Amino acid sequence: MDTQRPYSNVINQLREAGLRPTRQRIALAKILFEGGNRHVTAEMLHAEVQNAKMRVSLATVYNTLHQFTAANLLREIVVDSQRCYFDTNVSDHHHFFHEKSNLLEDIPEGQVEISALPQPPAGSEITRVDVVVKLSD
Amino acid sequence: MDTQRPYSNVINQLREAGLRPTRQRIALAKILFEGGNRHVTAEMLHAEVQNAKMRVSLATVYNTLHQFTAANLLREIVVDSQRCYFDTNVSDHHHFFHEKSNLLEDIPEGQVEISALPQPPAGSEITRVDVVVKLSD
DNA sequence: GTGTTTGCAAAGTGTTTGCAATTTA
DNA sequence: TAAATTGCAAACACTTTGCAAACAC
Repeated sequence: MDTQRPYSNVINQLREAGLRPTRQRIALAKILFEGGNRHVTAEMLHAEVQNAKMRVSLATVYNTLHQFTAANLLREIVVDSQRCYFDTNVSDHHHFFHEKSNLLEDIPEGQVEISALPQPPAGSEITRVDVVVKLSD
Repeated sequence: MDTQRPYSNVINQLREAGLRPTRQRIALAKILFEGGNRHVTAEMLHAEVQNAKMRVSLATVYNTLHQFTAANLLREIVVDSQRCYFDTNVSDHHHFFHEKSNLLEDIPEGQVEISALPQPPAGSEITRVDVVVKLSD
């Protein structure tokens, strides 16, 4: 099924990103990158490591999420002005947001098409275009 | 120039929305609705009333912003996972977000066109589509 | 060994809440 | 006067920070 990563070596992935493969980073990276596309908050990820019987402090989860984001292993998504979501899919794509359950979901590639974009105001440059399709459930 | 509201009567606006025109609500509504399209956070609005030498507590600013939103006088916009923005333009439109200055700006009507939208996942319904064009300045 | 990373607990944001005092109608 | 609204201060949720101990190389 998943032929992209016959045996995903999280340690090399971290090394290539210039991050020391510490016990904590390895644990988090495994959860994040060995299970397909994921959308997590710090609290969610922290709960997951705990469940896996590994001890990583919440502060380290926060730090690690930001380091991974800086290293382009994760992308930060803003949908809720109360918590931060991180997406393991760093390619260009958009999102569904389930407003009741606070769950974020990728919109399959190519299903959103933008046929017109505005000129950015003078002196500005477009960094990214984010589309969030909010869902009533 | 602005012929839409020869003399904008904030008091009636509030009454029509089913909100008692209290001193505080009137002060906030004047700031919000008598100056064209505005994008504010609670803190920004609170600072503005203070500057106008009117006393409105921050808690009341928060309450009022939510009441106005519930009454469809404002719309809440999520662009920053740290603060809430409220837009006095409640019609369908999209936004520029200046990432350096944390400023939100309307994209003029019709300048964003979405030519394809995904099917919502089974059991869900699309509530709204938000497009945020992030700017590097 | 040396510099990096971690965990803790404390501090920091932005926001909400409980409740007595005040205001509106 | 009855019901709605306000302001305060305390509580909250989420996130960041300072620093000593632990770890990676």
